[in-house]
Amino acid sequence: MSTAERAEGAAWDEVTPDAARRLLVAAVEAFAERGYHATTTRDIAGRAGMSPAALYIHYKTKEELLHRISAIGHGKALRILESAADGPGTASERLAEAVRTFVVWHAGRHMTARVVQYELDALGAEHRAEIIQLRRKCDAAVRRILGDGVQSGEFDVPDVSGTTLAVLSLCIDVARWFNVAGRRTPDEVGELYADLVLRMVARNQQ
Amino acid sequence: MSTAERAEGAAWDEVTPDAARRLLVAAVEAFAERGYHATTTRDIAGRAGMSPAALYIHYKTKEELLHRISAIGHGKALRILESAADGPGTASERLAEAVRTFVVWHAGRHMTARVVQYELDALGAEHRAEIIQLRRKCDAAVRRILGDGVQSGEFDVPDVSGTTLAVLSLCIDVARWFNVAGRRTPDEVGELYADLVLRMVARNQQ
DNA sequence: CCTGATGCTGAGCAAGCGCTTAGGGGTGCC
DNA sequence: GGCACCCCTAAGCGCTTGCTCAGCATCAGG
Repeated sequence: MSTAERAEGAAWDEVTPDAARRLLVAAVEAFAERGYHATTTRDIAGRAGMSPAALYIHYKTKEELLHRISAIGHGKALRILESAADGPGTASERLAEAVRTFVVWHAGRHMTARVVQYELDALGAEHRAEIIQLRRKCDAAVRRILGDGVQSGEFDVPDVSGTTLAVLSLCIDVARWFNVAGRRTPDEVGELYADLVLRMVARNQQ
Repeated sequence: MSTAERAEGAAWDEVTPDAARRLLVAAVEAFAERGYHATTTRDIAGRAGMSPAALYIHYKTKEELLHRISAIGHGKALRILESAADGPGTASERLAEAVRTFVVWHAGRHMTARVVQYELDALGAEHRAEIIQLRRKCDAAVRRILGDGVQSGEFDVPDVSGTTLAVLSLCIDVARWFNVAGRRTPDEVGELYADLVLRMVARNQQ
């Protein structure tokens, strides 16, 4: 079991039974490395130490595997953003917390995040529609913080919805470039990004 | 011919002969919509109005098509960033120009940009290494502007390389979310992003 | 010892993949 | 007209894909 597998696999203990979880963890790894369409069901089963047929005992199709990963992953991402948005503190504090924890998740669980954020198009129509609902809620959480900050006078944001888009986009893209072998830890990237985002919305003092 | 095809196809007139260009434009469209691995050579040829075999008269493999797209696209992106970085004006003006034009390209040519930025892993090892060299030069161009601004005292950037990464990441991710049917034009997104980036690096006046 | 449920495998099917090859048909030059 | 040249197609090859299915091992309850 690789380091990445150990670090990211621990998060899936809500998936039972054990064989189903092992398959799901293997799928996350494979989808993240090669992409959904370039991954074969034989590859997933092989990584989980099973025969190709074993996959179909626990999941109806390869697409159902992706959907399960995407739904659980988006659920976690949404919980991170909402608990920051609806938590205590000033708008600045809540925005910094939201960006920090969201970025730490995208960097620390960058395999999961890569699948969650970049393989949406591979989902079937109904599953995709369901996931897009979750995305809208993520957007709403960030927008709420920005709106609060504008109202309280902490922030100067001429275009709230555009800036919401930019903040989320900035955080999400961490999953694409983050490299475990790189110089930065997830916490360091989180700190850097929280600072950059606060600067983006801060009232201009000059 | 779709609107997108007309808008983006016009940029490939350096590719000759005509049949090779039509195939390449069709490939850009297909790769952008479905991804490299989910696109079949039959689909590309079909979009170009040719039989599946016609593709192999102009390109050795499907991967060579991707490489041609990626190389030309990265070349354009690099030229955009370098002409802003090495152009006239203060660091602030050059940074704003770089972000504005880079973002306008990613939004206006978002199909091309999506392939260029998100299908790197589908390239063969040598081709990928060649493209990564171009990426490093993009990174260097932005870093140069930030470095100049810090030296001249225009900018306050504690982590130049981290901020370089963030600025490029922000711009690149436009290709993922930009929607032609959306409310914003490429120019509007470019203006918004140039403003946000200037705020990120501006000296703190409080 | 039998029975039924559960979890898995070996073998393989139909379909679709990237790519090849033999040959046809138009165009320009002599 | 004759010929070479360039594009392109129809057909299909060898292989891999997602997925299926009959059957085997294990174990609990009687």
